[in-house]
Amino acid sequence: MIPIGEASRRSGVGIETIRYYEREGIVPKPARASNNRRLYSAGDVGRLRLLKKCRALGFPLADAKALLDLSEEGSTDCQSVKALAEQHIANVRSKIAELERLDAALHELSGNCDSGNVSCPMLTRLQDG
Amino acid sequence: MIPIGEASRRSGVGIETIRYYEREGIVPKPARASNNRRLYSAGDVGRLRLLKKCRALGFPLADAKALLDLSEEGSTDCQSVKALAEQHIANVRSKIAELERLDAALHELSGNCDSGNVSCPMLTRLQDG
DNA sequence: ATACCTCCTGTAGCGACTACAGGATCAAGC
DNA sequence: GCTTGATCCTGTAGTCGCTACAGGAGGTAT
Repeated sequence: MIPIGEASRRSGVGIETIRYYEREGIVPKPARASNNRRLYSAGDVGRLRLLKKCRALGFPLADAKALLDLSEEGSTDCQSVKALAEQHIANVRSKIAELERLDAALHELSGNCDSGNVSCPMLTRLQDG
Repeated sequence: MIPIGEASRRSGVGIETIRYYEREGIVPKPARASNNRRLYSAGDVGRLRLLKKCRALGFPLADAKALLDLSEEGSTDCQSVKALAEQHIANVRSKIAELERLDAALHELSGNCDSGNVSCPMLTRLQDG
């Protein structure tokens, strides 16, 4: 059983974030030493590591918790995991599409901007459009 | 001079958002009628419309304010506009790259997920990796 | 008079942390 | 035993850009 700083180092999850996950009920409350300090098991660290990977994949925290819960069941319900993943993939793709739309619009608008212009064509078009 | 609801309709910016912009100093405080209600000029509406377009292009509010301020100057400093736009374009592109990385990783991870699996390969790999 | 609409101020919530403040406890060296 | 510095504790506030109330005042139409 290790203290929170060590759990943070081993999982890559920040100390404040670990306490935040505990407050929010994402991870179970850890054991406490007699001096009231938190004590983490290898399983606790494993949970934090899984959370970290889910977050790095962009899953919202609620989904990350759902995946964590699924991983606790022995059954590891593949259907539910796949559903969460595909929903998330769809979100990611729609964000990409939106950003590409922005990229094109920005490129087009700023294209005529050059030093020496009397009035900025980008601002002019934004004001008039 | 029109009341806030009409300014909201003409600019497409929500009433609460207009008041928020005022609180945050993004737009100047409008005139007030004798009954303390806000009164907006055509210029005020134009500012809101420009803000709306900048936000729709994904500029952070601080940048949108900067663009608004630039548009108020007669000079309309094209260099500054271009700098803001290019910085923002770079941000957008790095977000796209990051999301495409996630998309590929998610696709790869969930690819082996199918009904009938005893243990979910995605979860297994997230736990072990 | 009634009902309804618009407006006012002020505050709290979203997501997912992050950054303190202000204190308690611990480990190591002298 | 004393000091220093690291680590830990709780609790609160800040980030971004809104959005959604609560609770009230004022305006308009019947």
